[in-house]
Amino acid sequence: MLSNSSKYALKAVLYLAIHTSSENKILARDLASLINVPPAYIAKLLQELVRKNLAHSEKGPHGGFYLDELNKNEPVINFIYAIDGEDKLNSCLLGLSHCNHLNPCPLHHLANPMRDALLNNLKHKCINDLVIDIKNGKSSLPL
Amino acid sequence: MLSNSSKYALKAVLYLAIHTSSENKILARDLASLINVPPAYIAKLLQELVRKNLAHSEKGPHGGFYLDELNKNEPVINFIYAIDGEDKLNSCLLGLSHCNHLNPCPLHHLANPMRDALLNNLKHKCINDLVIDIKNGKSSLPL
DNA sequence: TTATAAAAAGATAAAAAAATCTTTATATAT
DNA sequence: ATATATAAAGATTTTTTTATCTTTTTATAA
Ligand code: FES
Ligand code: FES
Repeated sequence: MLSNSSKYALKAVLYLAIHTSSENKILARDLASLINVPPAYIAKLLQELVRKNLAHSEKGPHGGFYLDELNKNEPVINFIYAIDGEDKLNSCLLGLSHCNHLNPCPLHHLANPMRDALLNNLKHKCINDLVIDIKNGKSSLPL
Repeated sequence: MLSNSSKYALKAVLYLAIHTSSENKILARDLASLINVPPAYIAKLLQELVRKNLAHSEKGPHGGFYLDELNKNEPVINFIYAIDGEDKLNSCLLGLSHCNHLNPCPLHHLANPMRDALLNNLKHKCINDLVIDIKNGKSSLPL
């Protein structure tokens, strides 16, 4: 469903949303050990997010990664799309070139309503919405 | 969501369900070209299904692969589990070791209802149910 | 029997995804 | 200016998934 890369990226982003701001950055290697992801790997993923304006970074002493308020209000799906591409979640389960109700594969009716509902949630929930749940104890960030 | 292997296997199984029986088998290589999957690859996948009693085969002249009535009434999910394993569809989206409502990750509430609904469909629909849709023109098997 | 047709099993190769290592660029502080 | 800390970029390695090739087993038929 989600690649390893997306999982790592989301864990990192949630951590950043809770613990960082432009005045309070975190080093890739520190974040890595806190969320239990290989340091070089998370650095790469964050660089990709920064390139796509979904996170921020600063080089040099006292540099590091952080999210600004805009980033925290990005829909969750944008982070997934940034890392996995749009096709991963939208393509036909059986490999039909175009997934739509005009030419549905045998699994379409079975699966598409749920996928649509899921995509809808991912489009309408932003990182901050997830953070609120975490802060309320309704969910917890994987180590 | 589904691996390439599962996609191929499901395409093959649906084809077998429509066109084969113990009296009317098909060669791996013929099936392969009909559903557009590499011949050696589909052979491997079918062998796995046969080993797990989800399909049948016979060696030698006039041999080949086919589904019996029991196979055709097998829930769709069993074919996916046979090829991808159970974890692929059941594990936590963010990599928590156990996905459940007692210790939910930040995506759990967002995604789990849809996953449960999907799994439920896959558990309650059998191959024959999908075949009925195909025969009624409600869906079509990817080439 | 012998030849042949087919799946089964096992070994190998190619491609993609995951992970790491090395070098470069940039900002800060001394 | 210089040294240092850090992200960025790029190259490389490892692992997993996808795909193919080769050999063995089994069934059929002449
Ligand atoms: S056409 Fe296959 S999932 Fe939509
Ligand atoms: S705990 Fe993460 S999806 Fe259920």
